[in-house]
Amino acid sequence: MVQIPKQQSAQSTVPAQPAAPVKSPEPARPAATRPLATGALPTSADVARRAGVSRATVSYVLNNTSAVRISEPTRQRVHEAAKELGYVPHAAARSLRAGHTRIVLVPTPDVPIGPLYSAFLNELQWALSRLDYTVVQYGSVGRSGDRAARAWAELRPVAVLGPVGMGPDGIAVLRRSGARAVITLGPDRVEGAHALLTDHRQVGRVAAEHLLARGHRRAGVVMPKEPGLDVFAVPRLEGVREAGAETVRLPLAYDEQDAAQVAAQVRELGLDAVFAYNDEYAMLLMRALQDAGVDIPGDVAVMGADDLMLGRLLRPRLSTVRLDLPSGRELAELVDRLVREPDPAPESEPRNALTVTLVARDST
Amino acid sequence: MVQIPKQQSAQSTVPAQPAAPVKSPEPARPAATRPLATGALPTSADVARRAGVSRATVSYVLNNTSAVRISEPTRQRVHEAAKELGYVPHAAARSLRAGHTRIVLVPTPDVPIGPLYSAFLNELQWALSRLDYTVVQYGSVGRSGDRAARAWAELRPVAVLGPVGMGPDGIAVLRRSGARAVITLGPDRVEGAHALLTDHRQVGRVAAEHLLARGHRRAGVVMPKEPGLDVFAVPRLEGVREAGAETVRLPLAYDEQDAAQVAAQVRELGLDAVFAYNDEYAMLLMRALQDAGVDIPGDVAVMGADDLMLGRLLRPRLSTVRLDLPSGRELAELVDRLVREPDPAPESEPRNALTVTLVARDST
DNA sequence: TTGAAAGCGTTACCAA
DNA sequence: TTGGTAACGCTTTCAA
Repeated sequence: MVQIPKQQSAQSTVPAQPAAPVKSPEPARPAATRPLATGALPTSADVARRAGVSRATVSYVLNNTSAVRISEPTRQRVHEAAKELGYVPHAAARSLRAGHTRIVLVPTPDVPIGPLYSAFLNELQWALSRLDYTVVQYGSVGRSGDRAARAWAELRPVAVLGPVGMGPDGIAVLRRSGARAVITLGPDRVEGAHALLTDHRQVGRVAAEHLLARGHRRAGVVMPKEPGLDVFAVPRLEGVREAGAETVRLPLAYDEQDAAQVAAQVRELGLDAVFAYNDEYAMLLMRALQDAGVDIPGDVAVMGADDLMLGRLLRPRLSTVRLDLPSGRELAELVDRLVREPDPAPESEPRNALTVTLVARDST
Repeated sequence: MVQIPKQQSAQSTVPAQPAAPVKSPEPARPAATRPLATGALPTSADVARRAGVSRATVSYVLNNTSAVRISEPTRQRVHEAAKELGYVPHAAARSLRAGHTRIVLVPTPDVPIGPLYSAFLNELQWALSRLDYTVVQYGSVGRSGDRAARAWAELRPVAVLGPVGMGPDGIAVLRRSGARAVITLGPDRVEGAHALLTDHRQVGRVAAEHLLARGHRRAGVVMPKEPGLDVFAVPRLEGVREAGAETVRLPLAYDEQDAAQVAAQVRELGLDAVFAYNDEYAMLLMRALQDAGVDIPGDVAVMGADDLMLGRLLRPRLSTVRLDLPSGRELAELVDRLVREPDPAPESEPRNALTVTLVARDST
């Protein structure tokens, strides 16, 4: 849909089919007099000819428009013709005519993000499909922010979800292009968009308060070396600091070797606690610490976040922070609501979308 | 794109804008004489008027068509006008005219599938975006197989990936709708599609051979209770059987409680090995077995599949079967190749796309 | 070098 | 009840 190949200009749509056996110079309604190209899909005009009615009638019947009443025999003929010909409506033509689409744009994160977010996206897509929207995944691929907005606007989406790093101008372009709902999912709200605030500082704060309550003072904070995760990692770190804990950054790549090094670091620095960004990083580091002879939680307390099943499998069971995003179904319903009746004042409702719960287990 | 709301027929595109101040009855070229609706995006005609040129010239300049040469001053004026007006081309109109799209359809799995597959999909989307395709996620949502094909064909995708449960008729519809590449990713090939065979029996076979080699005879095979996973679980089970192992089905839900029950079952049945579908299920069950006092691998050997990091964190380290799918980048390149030069005889090349490697660690 | 005009497939208005 | 027709926004001959 986005771009057609610009290199090759001359291209015949149906090369197999020679010229029509009917009279060639017939400029009026050529589509209606076109022979049935067996190679390509038929158009509504083909169906009309086959059924012996007009294109309008075909449209009425196939969309069963309630405004007009079509006689039963005619309906039959149209339906038969459509079935015989294997008619499939052309979405682009339809939406061009209609002036709007049912496309919901969902940006693909540039880098793989955790399983929690993947599951969320999956559920969202499923829910949107059920509501008869077409989900289009669109990677920002280099061009970022407002430039991406222009590329997205080409599709004339009816809703756009979670455009990150997009300024008010980008949002404005999307709105002008017909987007009746623009929903951001992130730490701060953007002019013109309906914001679902996800402040990840809460995560760090809750974790740190728990650690402090259990008497730990010097906390290491794991920062994933994997690119793209800073969006979450940095606010979580800030949250830990805001809670009053003394912190040390611990950059950690997601592999065992690096984990062993960081484990050694933890001992050298004399840390008595680690908040590890994530259950996955937490488990990796906890295992490395145990392999190095560190007692958890006796020598060092370890905390994760996300409450993955994983955290319940190792011993000691991992203390963690559970994150509750709105479910995909809920978000899909929000989209649908906004599409039906657009938000008059999007910026007035900076809802907090992220609730955070401490799950204290045995690793702290 | 797919369907416009059918309930409300009367809808004004730009309700805020009253009638044009110019003369109303002007049926010839109304788009060109339309006033600049500030609420909506401008069309190429608006750009043309602003630049004082024809729509054709605008198209030439903006797509910098090499066939025609436009004077530099004109180019400037067009570009300026486009920028000032905030022109964004209309993808639907463009592809309607062009007769084809750059849409690649990627079906959303109906149920959440493992992290391995999620990562694969993510990478694929990224790679396709880089090649300037638009990735559209399409859930089959109820309507299955050939019915889904018709819904998909509405978008006139240039390529369709991994349509599961689709017969030759469905494929044919897609091809007629303009899909130059239809690639199935599954156990058996379908007439008319380019098949990347993923035979998961290999997985079970490799696992079973390993267990047999280590002297285990009576193997339990975990079958996830979560719906939708049978597509993989059943072939894996078959593979185990084909290798000659005596098998017992062990249905298991992905929670600790059910795992404890299955662990008890394993003891009662006197099994000496378990192939657990997946590393995740394997770890869950292994933990439950350990909690029940079973020695791994002394009493019972446990094997997983997928080679997740997870398997290296618990003790004993999990033996597993590594799966190598083609990378997202490779698959994207295959799509691109097939789009450029469609496969003359798709069915002739039933490549095996899944390579499988034993990773023997300490749990067996 | 530029412009006029046809046409892609669809739907909605207005007549008949 | 049905059909003609214009229009959605764009590209691309053909003609000037």
